[in-house]
Parts: sequence; C-alpha cells; structure tokens
Amino acid sequence: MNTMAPTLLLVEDDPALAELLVWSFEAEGYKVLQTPDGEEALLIATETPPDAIILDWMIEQLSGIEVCRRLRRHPELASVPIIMLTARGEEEDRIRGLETGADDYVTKPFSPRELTARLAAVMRRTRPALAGQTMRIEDLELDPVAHRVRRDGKEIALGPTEFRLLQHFMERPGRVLSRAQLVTGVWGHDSDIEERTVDVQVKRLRAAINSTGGRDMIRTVRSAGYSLG
Amino acid sequence: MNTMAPTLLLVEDDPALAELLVWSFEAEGYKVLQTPDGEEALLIATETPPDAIILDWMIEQLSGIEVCRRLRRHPELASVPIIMLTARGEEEDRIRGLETGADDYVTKPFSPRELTARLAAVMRRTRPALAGQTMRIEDLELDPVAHRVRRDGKEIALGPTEFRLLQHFMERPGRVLSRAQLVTGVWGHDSDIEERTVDVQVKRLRAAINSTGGRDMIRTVRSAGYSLG
DNA sequence: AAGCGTTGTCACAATACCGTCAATCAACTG
DNA sequence: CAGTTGATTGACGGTATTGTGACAACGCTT
Repeated sequence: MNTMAPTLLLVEDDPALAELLVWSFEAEGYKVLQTPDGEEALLIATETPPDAIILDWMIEQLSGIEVCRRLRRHPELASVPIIMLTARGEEEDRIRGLETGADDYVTKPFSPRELTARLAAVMRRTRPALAGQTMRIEDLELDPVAHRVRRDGKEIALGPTEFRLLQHFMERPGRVLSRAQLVTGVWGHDSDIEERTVDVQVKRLRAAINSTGGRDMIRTVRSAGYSLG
Repeated sequence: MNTMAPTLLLVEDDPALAELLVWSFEAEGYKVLQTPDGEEALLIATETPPDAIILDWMIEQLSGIEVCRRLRRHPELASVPIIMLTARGEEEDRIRGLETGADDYVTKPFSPRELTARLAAVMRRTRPALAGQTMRIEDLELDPVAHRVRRDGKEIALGPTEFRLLQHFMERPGRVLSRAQLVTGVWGHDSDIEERTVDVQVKRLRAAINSTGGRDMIRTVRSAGYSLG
C-alpha cells in the first residue's frame, strides 16, 4: 500500500452530499479536505495544493466557474485535475466549465462509485506520479510528496523551478519535450517566459543531478528540445 | 526552424471555444493555426498544408460543407484528415459532412479531451509518426516521440534534417520520392534549396543507418528519386 | 534592513549542422 | 567504346542552435 494518501479538496455546500462523498473517498484511501466555501477553497488549494479538486458547480460565495478560473491562474495548481459536479440541465454551464479548465464533469445524480471511477481515471491520466509514489529512472529518484530528489542514494537540493522541471521530465520519461511544451508545462500556459530560459534551467538542473557523478541523464535534441532518460 | 510538431488548422468562429481548443491542442503538443474565416482557411491550407483540419460546421463566410468540399478538391490536401464540429440536432448535416469527405465528426457539447482523442485516432490512421507510433522497417526503427533511431537495436545519431528525412521515408515505405517531393516534404514548401542538396542529405543518412552494418536500405532510382525499403 | 538563495534575461562562446560546389564516379545511349 | 547524363563524395565556410557565466531583480528569512 501507499504510505501517503492522495489528498482531495472537495468543494460542496450540500452537507448531506458532502458527507457521503467524504465517506466514499476515504473508503478509497484518499485524504479529503472539505469546505463549502469557494474562497476558502482557494486558500486551502494555494497553501497546500491537493492532488485533485472536486468542485460543485453551485456553491454559495463564488460560482464554480470563477473558482475554477482562479485556480487555473496559479501555476502551482495549473496541472491539478478538477472535476466538476453539475446538475442535470446545466449543459450550458458544463461547456463553460470545460472552457475554464475543468478536466471532467459528472452530472447529478451520480453514484459515488461513478465519481471515484472518474477521479481515478483523471488522476491516472494527468498525474501518473501521484497514482504511484516516488518515481525512479535508473539511480535517479524523485519523491513528489516529500519534495526530495536523490541520485545514487545521495540527496540533491533543487530550487522550486528545477524541481518542477525534473518532475515534468520524470512524468514523461524518454519523451522529447520542446521548449514551448516545457514553458507551458512547468511555468504555466499563460506565462510569458523566454524560451531560452528553459535552456538555462535545464543547465542548472543538469549541474545539480550530475553533481554526484554519473552520466548526463538529460539529452539535448537539437532543434527539438530535451528529454530525460 | 522547422519543428516536427504536427500542425493543425482550426476553423472556428466562436472565440471562447477556439481559445479553449487551441490551448488543449497545444497542451497535446500540436502547433495550431486558427482562423474564424472559411476563405482564409482555404488560403492557409493551400499555402501550408496542415496535418489535420478541425472544421466547425457553422462558420460565417462559408458553410462548413462548402469549405470541406473545396479543401478536398486540392490534390495536395486530399489526404489531410478533416474533423467536423457539429451542434446537436444537425444530424442531417453530419451525414452530408461525411459524404463530402470529412473523416470524423464530433457533436457539441464535447470535452476537449474527447476531441483530442478523436484527432489522435484519425492521425494514427493517416500519419503514424505524428501519433507517436514507432515505425519499423525490417531492423530499422524510428521512435518519433523519443526522437530515436535504431538499427538492429543499436542507437543511431542523426542530425535534425537527417531525422526528418528518414521519418519522411518511413511514412512512405517503398515509395519512390522525387527530389522535388523530398524538398517540399522535408524542407518545406517555401524552401529555396538546391535539389542536389537532397543527394547530400541522402548520402549522410545512408552513411548513418548503414554504419552499424547491414544492407543499404535506401534505393537510388536513377532520374526519379530515392526510396526506402 | 540586510543577507541569502533563486530566477529570468542577456551577451558571448562553442558547437553541430547544413547547403553548396567541384571533382569523381557510375550508368545509360547509340 | 566514346559520350552524355545523372549520382556520389569530400571539403569547406557560414549559420543556426545550444552552452555558459554574469548580473540584476525578487522574495524570504532573520
């Protein structure tokens, strides 16, 4: 079993439904943070980013769409999957929900089983790292929970950006990622970063993970990008 | 500066939807050209043929069906896959769309994921390399995702142009390609490259893929071109 | 407020790679 | 067998692409 449970943030203002969902998520082994309040949800999410967010469309303080949009603005949260709960007949809203960046939606009424299944699917798709635990490529390992990186057992200190960059690589081992892909994936899709900055961060990451010795695990693919593996 | 990212042409006049789709396609690694205008779409498509076209049924200037028909008239574009976006209740049109040569259709409302999945399916059919499938001819294999080429299991280093050239060959196994075809296919339609340059790159590619031993897999067809197989 | 680590950007250095050419070679023609 | 046409090859200079060090701005911690 997994030592660390994936954390969910549930934003739902119907107490009965909330309780039911908390119960069924916990039965699946998730740790659940719950709030009925959109503002509070934003606070929680930015402070301790959860591994996924379940967001009811109809909540009191803020509309679900607004919460969703604000969440997506944070680069830290840009890749956290969001599932929206919509009532029947909110088809219009559903579309707009997807536009603002929700990964999936579930229409009420639904069975808890259906929701957990969707959640599992979304998590598997978007964050393979979170489904399993620490990722490993040869002697390089990254623990996303503890925020630690080791090479050949020896701890490696990385800056936040370097860490995210490495995690991005390790979630896609062997794949060549273009500078543009890395910019949107690591810095966020609305970032106005120079593409050459990727080069510099790659250089820094390289220096860090090669500092303990061993081959250079990042491959430069000329006129294409970089890949790890 | 020719990257190997597959290029899409998105013809959609709803700005919100267009933006969403551009975002999600780019997240999947596509390069996206976008226009709300059918006429302009035709221009773009004929000048720089994309790898696939996403076409909304309801656009302003021309009906989607007309755009589709005109696109199909160009021999250059005859094999480019077209996916139509239709609103619910346009069943009639959907059928006529398929009749006029669309490869697939997606009914609104749809999730971006659904569309990218359909697109991937269509691309897999028509351009295996772009869908990320590794291609193989005898003991020669090319992995477009990892940007790797192997002969008899042994890795082969290729320059960017050599790589694109080989990929172009492997997508058309056994076919004799003229120098002119290779120039436009590998260097781009607006390239002012000497045709003799093709010879040189073929020589370099030959040297590379034969360096591990084995027969010469590139056949010279005098006064016609080259073929791989 | 000062100190520290991190980060984005720039300018320049170091390459890898590419296109062209001219000479050579091979293939077809009569 | 010459003669002609087309293909191969090695060399070379130019250019596009990447690596690198420096630096100023920023945010955190003390």
